[in-house]
Amino acid sequence: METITTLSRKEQVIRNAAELFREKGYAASSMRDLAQKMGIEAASLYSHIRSKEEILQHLCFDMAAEFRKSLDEVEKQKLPASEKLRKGIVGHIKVMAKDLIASAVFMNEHRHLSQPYLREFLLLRINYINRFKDIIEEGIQSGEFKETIDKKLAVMTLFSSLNWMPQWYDPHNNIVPDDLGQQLSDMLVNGLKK
Amino acid sequence: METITTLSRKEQVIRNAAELFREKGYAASSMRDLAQKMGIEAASLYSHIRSKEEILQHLCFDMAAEFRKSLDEVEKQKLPASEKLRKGIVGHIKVMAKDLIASAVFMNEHRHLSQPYLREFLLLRINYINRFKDIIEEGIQSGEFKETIDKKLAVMTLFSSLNWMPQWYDPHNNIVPDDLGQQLSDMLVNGLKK
DNA sequence: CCTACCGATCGGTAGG
DNA sequence: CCTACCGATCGGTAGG
Repeated sequence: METITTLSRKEQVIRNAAELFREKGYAASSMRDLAQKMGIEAASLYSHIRSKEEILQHLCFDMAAEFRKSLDEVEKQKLPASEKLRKGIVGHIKVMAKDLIASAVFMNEHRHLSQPYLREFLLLRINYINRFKDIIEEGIQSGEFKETIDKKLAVMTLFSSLNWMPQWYDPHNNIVPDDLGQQLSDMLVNGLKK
Repeated sequence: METITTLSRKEQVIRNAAELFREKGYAASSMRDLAQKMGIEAASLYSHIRSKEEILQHLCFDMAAEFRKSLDEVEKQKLPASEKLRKGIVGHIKVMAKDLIASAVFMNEHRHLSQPYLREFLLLRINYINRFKDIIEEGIQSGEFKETIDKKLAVMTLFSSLNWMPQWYDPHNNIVPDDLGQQLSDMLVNGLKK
């Protein structure tokens, strides 16, 4: 099953830029590299985008919005914390899997955003992380999780594990996002021990 | 307890570069930035180092050597897998804690290494990861860990969690490396559930 | 460690 | 989308 979408020229620029930024990093990617990749002159890019950074802003904030939407869906539901955690994880992985390239850029290149965009981005991120932290907190309150767990460590472990996935997860060769999310939440909730 | 060390001028250059690279990224850091930070002219840097990349090579390979040494120590010991895992984690965190700045650069900037250094670095890294994977495998064989766990996911979760620590771990405000490692391995081995 | 400088490349604009 | 071009900045060298 393939979804055929016609991308606007601007979207094509952003897509090609995402691939380039992931490969070489934002700062090391030049507009001339990008133009060459698309078979046009560097100056022509500016018919579609205002600046190099505008591309990065699109990539970072569009992904952030997707992640937020996914977690919104989960929080609407009345579920035990462990189940909410699982659904939150699966949702996150699904969003990533839809665009692993943009996800990698989101994770690795956001720091090249200038102010006030960087500040805004960081706020979105801390907010997202805190919502996961709240789910863990909820699980402790309800007695589902141990009181002794370090919430910050737990949520950072989860978050870094999710963030790192675009580096190794290949949806074509590996398990499907639902199963991967299930496995990850199983591991975090139940541990490795028999 | 403070350790006072006199750094050679070359080491000072590398130290200042590490701070700069962590803040702005390798590609976005110029030799003029670095020189200014040290109060000298850019051209003067080249009395101490051959090139910008030489600095990055030092940072990446010195850290890699430290990580390897730490894991060597653990593997020498005859211990159950869970204990080996714990000691491996604690060792890794201790190495990072000794130089969080270099650790962050090691993790985020290694991709700007040129060939053949990049290839060599990636080999060292995959080797290191595989040694952790072997410990997990060992735990499955011995019956300590579940047979159903996804080894790749487990080791990637561990590794990304360790790699991400320099972004949030502050040894001055947080728990000591030994306790942090203990908590992380507890969480991975026993899970969040009561 | 400095002055003086190199060729290359950068993001971006003007004008069509 | 192109040609022609801008000023700024890059990593690095020569020679002291």
